[in-house]
This record gives sequence, C-alpha cells and structure tokens, in this order.
Amino acid sequence: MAGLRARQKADRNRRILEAASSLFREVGYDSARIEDIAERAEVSVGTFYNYYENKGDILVATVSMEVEEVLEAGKSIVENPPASVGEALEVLINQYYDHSLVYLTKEMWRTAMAISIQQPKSPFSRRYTDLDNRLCDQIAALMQKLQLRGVIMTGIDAVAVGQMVFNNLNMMFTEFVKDEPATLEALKDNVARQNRPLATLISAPR
Amino acid sequence: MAGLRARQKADRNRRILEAASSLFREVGYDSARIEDIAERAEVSVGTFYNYYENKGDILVATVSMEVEEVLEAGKSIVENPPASVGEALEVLINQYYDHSLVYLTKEMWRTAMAISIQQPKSPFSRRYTDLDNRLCDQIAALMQKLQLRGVIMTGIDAVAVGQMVFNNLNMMFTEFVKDEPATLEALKDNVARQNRPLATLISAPR
DNA sequence: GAAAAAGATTGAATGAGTTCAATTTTTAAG
DNA sequence: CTTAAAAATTGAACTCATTCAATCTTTTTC
Repeated sequence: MAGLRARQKADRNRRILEAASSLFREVGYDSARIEDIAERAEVSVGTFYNYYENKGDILVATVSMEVEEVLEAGKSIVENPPASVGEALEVLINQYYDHSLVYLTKEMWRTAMAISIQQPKSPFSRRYTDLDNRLCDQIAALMQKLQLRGVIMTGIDAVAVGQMVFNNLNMMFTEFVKDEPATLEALKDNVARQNRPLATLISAPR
Repeated sequence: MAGLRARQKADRNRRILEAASSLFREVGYDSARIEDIAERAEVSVGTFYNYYENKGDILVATVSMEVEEVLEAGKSIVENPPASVGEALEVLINQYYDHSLVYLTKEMWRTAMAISIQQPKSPFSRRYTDLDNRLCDQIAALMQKLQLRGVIMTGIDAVAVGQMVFNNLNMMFTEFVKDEPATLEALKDNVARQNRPLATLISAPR
C-alpha cells in the first residue's frame, strides 16, 4: 500500500519542487515569494517550511537535478574518451557547459552558488558540494584513464592535475554566470586555451 | 575649504564603515543589525542606505580593504621572486593565505563571496571582482617574470598557466572557508601538491 | 472500531532589511 | 543678509522570510 501518509508526502514534495522551479524560471528567484510557491503547490507557507529549511534550499534542490544529469552524461565520455588529452578534456568540459543553461538561468546559478558558499552546513548545500566533488572526480578519472592508456606520461600525479583542471573550469563557470552578456562559446574557448599548455606538457611523446 | 558637506560625507562614510566592520567581527554578520550599525555610527538607518545599497555592500567593502593589503604585499615578492617555479608560487600563495584570516573570519569571507556572486552588478561587488582579477594578474606577472629569467621554458603560454594556478588557489580557498575546521596548513599543503606537476613540467631544464 | 499517540498542516505573529515622503541642512544666487 | 534650490537625513511604514502554538489527519494500540 506504501501508506497514505507517505504517498501524500511524496506528492506534496513534488508539487512544491515543481511550483518553485517553474516560478523561479518565470519571475526570477528574488521575486518568487514563498507565499506564491506555496499557493501554486496548494499547501500552506508552514508546510513549505516542513519540506525545505529555507528558500535557498529549494533552489539548490532544482540545481542539483541538473548537475545530476550532466554527471550521468559525462560517464560515457569517460568510459570511451577521444584519443588525445586536449580533445578528451574539451569534449567532457564542453558537455558540462552546453547543458548548464538548458533548465537554469544565470541568475539561478548565481543564487545557488551563493547559498552553497554561505550556508555550507545546510543539507542541500552539502548535496551541491557533493555534486561538485563528483564532477571533480570525473575529471580526475578521465585523467587516470588516459594515463592507463599511455596517453599521459607515467610519473605524473593525474589526480592533482585533474583537480586543478576542475577547479579552473569551475571558477571560469562562476565568472561566466556573473557576467550576464558572456557567451558559452567564449567560455569554452577561454578554458580550452587555459588547458592547452597543461595538456601538451603531460602528453606522452609518441 | 573642501566644503562642509564633503567633509561631513567623508566622515559619516568612515564612521559607518568602522561601525560595521567592528560589529561584524564582534557579533558576526547575521547578528549585526543595520539599526545597530547605524546607532554606533551615529546616523539614522535611512542614512546608512544613502551610503551603501544594502547590508552586503558594506561587508564586501570591508573585505576589499583586506585584499588590497595582500596585493600590496605581493608586489615585492613578484619583483624579487625565489629561484624555482615551485618555491616562487609557494611563497606568493602562502602570503595570500596567511593574511586571509587576520582581520576577517571565515563567516565574513563566505558572506562576501556569496554576495559578490549573487549581485555582481553592485558597485562593491564589482570592486571585489576587480581585486580578484588583480590577484590573478599578479600570479600571471610572476610567471612571466620567471619566464623572462629563463626559469620557465619559452614557448609556454605563461598567462594561461598563471590563470589556471590562480583559479585553482581561489577555488581551494573557497572550499577552505566553507569548511570551518579546515586549517591553513592543510590548505597550503594541498595547493602546493596540486601545483607541483605543473611547476615541474614548465620548468626549463638546466 | 474507539481511543490514544504520532505526524503534519496551518496561518497569524515576529523580526530584520529596505523604502520613501517629509523635514532639515548646506550651498548658491541675487 | 535673504531666499531659493539642491543635497542629505530621518524614522515610521512596508515587505517578506521564517517561526510556532493550535489544530487536524493518519496510524497504531487494545
């Protein structure tokens, strides 16, 4: 039976999440009032706070769904990466970037990032940070894979390199969402340029 | 005469900034109410908002002063850096990190970072972002200096490398302030480890 | 199936940041 | 010196996020 209470809970949770993410897209994060979200979800304001600790939490929940998808898509690239270091990085990173604005606006990203920095203890911020770590691990895994294949010189700390590449792409993405007119194309070009020296240097001679 | 009005304005501005930054240090950002700041500065709440757009602005202003100092101290290191790439980076970066918690708490850093991401258009956030860029330029300048000296191989894009190193140290610092128990020593060790592969690879053979 | 216990919902009250029309102070003009 | 214009200050009022005691619903117990 799954229990009436459990079903109602799951349903309310879904309604609240849907109401919030659609409102955020429609009117922006700041203009979306809890009262409006609650009304659209057909619950009271108090109930909203029973499901989410605060307004920021529900935005981070929305963003998390998006990152989860990107991670999934990244898996297959890591399993079967292009032959060269430069290309492999470019394909994986551009995949991240290209998905980033499908469901979320720059404003939503900015707010989610701000929250995850400011309240690092809240459960949803932890989840967001965890996703970041998994992205970082994915880049590191790609580097290790390439090293195993002999494309990257042995003796290099592939994990350290992967972390650096990730931190760089993450900072660049932060700057990108802070700059409303900045384009995805420019972002991808800049990051590719930054990765080039490193990619060349760590590649094994053939 | 400089004008009575201009003098009063400068004086009030100083009083507000001082009142705010001392209160933030004493009771934390969240617990410091605008009313309290205004009272300590001997102005009204309305006047506060005449000088700063919002509560966050004044925190970012405080943090900016701190970064300004670090930049100044970094200058002399860039002018006369240690002989090796690894050492030079380590000295400059550790100088940044060691100064970071002298006047500011992790909470203050978190809040300032969050604000500068969320409201990138506000004048003080622009100033903060500008300081970040100057730090990035300082790292890049160090790399160029080392390249001129022949310590870094010619043909390498020193600026691109510098940007990557900066973005990495900046992200690592962000993670550091998000993690209350994390120590400065651990931060410095981790970043040094991440820089090692790159430093080795770009160093000119002797 | 009735009663008690546990779990959820509710919305009015609270509190802090922000706004703005009225007032005061300073400067400029005659 | 007087008066008009410009610039700043002021604090009461307003907006929202958040809280919590009262109430209602579901589950468990006997």
